[in-house]
Amino acid sequence: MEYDFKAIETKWRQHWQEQGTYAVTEDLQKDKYYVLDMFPYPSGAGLHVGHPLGYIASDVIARYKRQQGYNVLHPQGYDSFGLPAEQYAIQTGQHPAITTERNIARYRQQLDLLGFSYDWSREVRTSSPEYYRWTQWIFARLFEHGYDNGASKAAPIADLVARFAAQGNADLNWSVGEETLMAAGTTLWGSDFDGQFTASQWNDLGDKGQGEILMAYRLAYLADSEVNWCPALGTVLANDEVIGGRSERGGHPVVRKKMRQWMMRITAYADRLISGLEHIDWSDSIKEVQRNWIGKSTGAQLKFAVQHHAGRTVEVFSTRPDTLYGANFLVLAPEHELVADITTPEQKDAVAAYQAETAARSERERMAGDRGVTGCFTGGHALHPLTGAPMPIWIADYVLAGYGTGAVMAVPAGDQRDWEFARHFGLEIPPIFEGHDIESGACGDKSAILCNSGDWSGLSCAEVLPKAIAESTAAGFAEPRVNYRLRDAVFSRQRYWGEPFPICYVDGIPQLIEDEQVLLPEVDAYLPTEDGDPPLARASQWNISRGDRMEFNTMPGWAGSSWYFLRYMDPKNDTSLCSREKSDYWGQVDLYMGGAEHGTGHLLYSRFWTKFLFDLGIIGFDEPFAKMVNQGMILGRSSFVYRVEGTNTFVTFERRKAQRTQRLHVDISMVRNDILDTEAFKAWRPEFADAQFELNEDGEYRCGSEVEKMSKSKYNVENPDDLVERYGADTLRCYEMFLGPLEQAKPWDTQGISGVHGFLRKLTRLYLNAEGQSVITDNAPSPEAERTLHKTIKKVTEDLDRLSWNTVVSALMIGVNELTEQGCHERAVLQPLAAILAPYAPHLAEELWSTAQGAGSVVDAPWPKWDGNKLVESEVRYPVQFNGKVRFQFEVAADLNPKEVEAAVLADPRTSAQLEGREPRKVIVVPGRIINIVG
RNA sequence: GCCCGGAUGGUGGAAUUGGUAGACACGACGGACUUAAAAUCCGUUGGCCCGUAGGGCCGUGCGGGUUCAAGUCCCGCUCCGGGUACCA
Repeated sequence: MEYDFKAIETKWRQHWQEQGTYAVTEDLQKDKYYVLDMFPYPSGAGLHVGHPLGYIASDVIARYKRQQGYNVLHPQGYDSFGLPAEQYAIQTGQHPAITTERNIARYRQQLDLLGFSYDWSREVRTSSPEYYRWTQWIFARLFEHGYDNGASKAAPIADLVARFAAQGNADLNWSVGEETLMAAGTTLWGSDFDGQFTASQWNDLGDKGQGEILMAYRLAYLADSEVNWCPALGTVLANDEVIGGRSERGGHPVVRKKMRQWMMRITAYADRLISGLEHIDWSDSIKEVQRNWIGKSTGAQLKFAVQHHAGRTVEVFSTRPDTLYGANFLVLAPEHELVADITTPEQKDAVAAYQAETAARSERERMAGDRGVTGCFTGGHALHPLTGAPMPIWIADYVLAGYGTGAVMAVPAGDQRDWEFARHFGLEIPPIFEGHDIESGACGDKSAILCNSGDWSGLSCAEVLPKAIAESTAAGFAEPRVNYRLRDAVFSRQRYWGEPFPICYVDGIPQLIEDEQVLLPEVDAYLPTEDGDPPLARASQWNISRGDRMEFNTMPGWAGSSWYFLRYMDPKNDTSLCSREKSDYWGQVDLYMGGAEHGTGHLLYSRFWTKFLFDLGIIGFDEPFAKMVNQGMILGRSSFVYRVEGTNTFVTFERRKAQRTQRLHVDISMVRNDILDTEAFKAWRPEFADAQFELNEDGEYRCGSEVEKMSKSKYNVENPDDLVERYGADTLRCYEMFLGPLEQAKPWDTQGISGVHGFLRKLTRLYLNAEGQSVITDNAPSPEAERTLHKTIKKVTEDLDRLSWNTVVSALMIGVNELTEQGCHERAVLQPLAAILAPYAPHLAEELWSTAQGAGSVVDAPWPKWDGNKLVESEVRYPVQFNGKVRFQFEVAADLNPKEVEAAVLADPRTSAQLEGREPRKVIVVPGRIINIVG
């Protein structure tokens, strides 16, 4: 056998492992290149063919860069804290660490089969204490820092303490949790607290009071907030873990609930998270997702005095204060705190009924929204700040409590929702746009000219907007405001299998524990206590137990994954998370490969933590991933059988419509070229043991098929292990790349793999005969073979540089086809050929490299350079077009200039035959490409 | 609704700055080898038309446009996939 892939792959895998081929160290003499895969959560199901797609693509680049002389960091690890292992633990009592360990072993086994160039000595696991020690450390720094908006960076809480002692919080420009501050302030100093406190007020507080005030400034803080509570999972979830009112994992219902939780003040970084997108090379769609998620909008916060309630105001946020003259009512969120105070006795019952109705409608229903217009008048009025006109105050559920101030000024002429609301309740719609028909709907056009708007009449909205903000601010009822949709992230999970917080409570105030690591304690069950405390409350034996009690929550899944790319640089360091020296050398990830589904979670949080660590000077860059590529999903091809209803008879695809049939998924392992192995099907499940079949004319049972998501339940999962067994890892690697553009979703079709396998075999025959002996010669290669080689090197190099993985395989196939035809067996061609094959088929390339007596390992074989001179041909063949249609091919010496080519082609008899006596009006010669004769 | 992708043979796809559309594979069909099958090898393979060589017409979701030349650029649609939403 000339291509014994099993022997070859086993041999070289072992060789690489013994030689430590893939271990890398910092080498200041060389330029670095950092290629990273999003590390996997090791699930119990193992890998299917979709998972390695990105790993193969990044491995190709890692190997290519290494051959180009870069010092390549290409690590892998495991995001090993997470819910599935814990759910399994709840069901079976098996410790999640054991399940996780087993799953990791299985992953590793599967990954090893594929010949990746990972430096496994740098492996990290987020669940190992040596790793999460540093996750805890970062949390502690976030707890000890706040955000100084003036300096646009994180700053120590200790600085704040000194400042408060000296001058209170006057003129402080730090990010602050206003609700937390107001709640603490009013408790400590009474209900007239306005957000400002003096040095003496501060100094009179005890530790407890000061601790409560400081919570409003910390980047990691405790707060009572509305959170997404998922009863089925028994935990809170971050916004990005909730999709359409249900949990991302498991699809369980999620409700809003007020709870005291650890939070992350990611909102402090909102602006930098947006502006940072400009400097990173990510897909536009992911950047857009992040921009939308952060949702920056610029405008003004306006105060409306409430009629008959002296001193009380409603604050609204508006991006369009230029339309202020068109505002004729206010709408508050039903939960707005002012509602109770302003509702008149006559409206009390109606308002209470509406609030109850809104609360009863779950979050999900509100989102799914058959969005009928609903609302209720409170009976109260605000006063228009410019005209003094009374404006009725309504409540309605289209105003969200969580966004802005939870209140809007309604401008029915300028906002479609306000317009619909006004229409529905018969409210007036004051016209403020010249020439706009108010019956047709609202006008959102910023170039519209205002009318009925005092001094602003006659000007365009765009012109008035800055004026409106400035004048309203000067008049004292407004101030410029930038608002974000982004909310602070909940950082607590009421679960067991996560990082324990390095926190204990003394007198209800959280204290950091840093002199010794807090380890995840053992518990007797992975369930909440009878009192509803999280599982950690069951722990009787903590390695450290201090204060009144320990923190019972654990950190969310994204904690460990927010900084793991740094740990790979210095995985064993036990004095810091990563030495500055090493992070300065390896720097940003140059190529990050992973799914696009993490756009609002992992990819945002890791950017946030990176910026924080940058602020602290721990690292020297503030974006983690300089370039990212998102691989598309691989879809499965499902097969179906058709059972006649109420029987155990199965009809072949062609005859399925003759009777009433039921379509059932059938395991694709029993189907080949759509033909079912009926015996295997009978043996599949007991209920099919006595199945009858109605076959087609060829006496076969043909299955139906459909392309859909690859999943166990659809029996369409293709397992990489089986394919490696049948064709070898090199074939699988090439084939996954050959399927099509990496970013696109594409169906998996195993039938095509034989073509790629055949290519590798054909390639092998250039080097070895049927007996496995070398047929390589030291003769000088033919000019044709050299041209083929250099053409292929050029194409492969250029395609890899533009990350066009799929076309590289085609280019190699073309090269091998040509060399086979040419009967090429020369070392001078076959050595470089093995070198450019190496990123795709490393095992075979290593074997052939050694056959061709290449020096050392092909892994370090210098990347060949193409020689332009070898590509030059003496003749050029031009397609000749007449009026845009190709009529014949024209061979001409390559060194002619366009004028000479034109003269030559016009002299050709075929030209006069085409022209039939007409004079050519114009002749276009594109050198080396095409000739077009118009006439 | 909004945002982002996409649509090319029976299938996956190629065509990088506008320059021979369908490379490279799969599948299908025909042939060689074989008692037979598998494997392997060779040939044909976008559609239509005349045909002996060879040649003609049509063709990249649809309708327009720009250009000597359009899968590629512009305008207007259709369909499919993904994301997202009372965000003021």
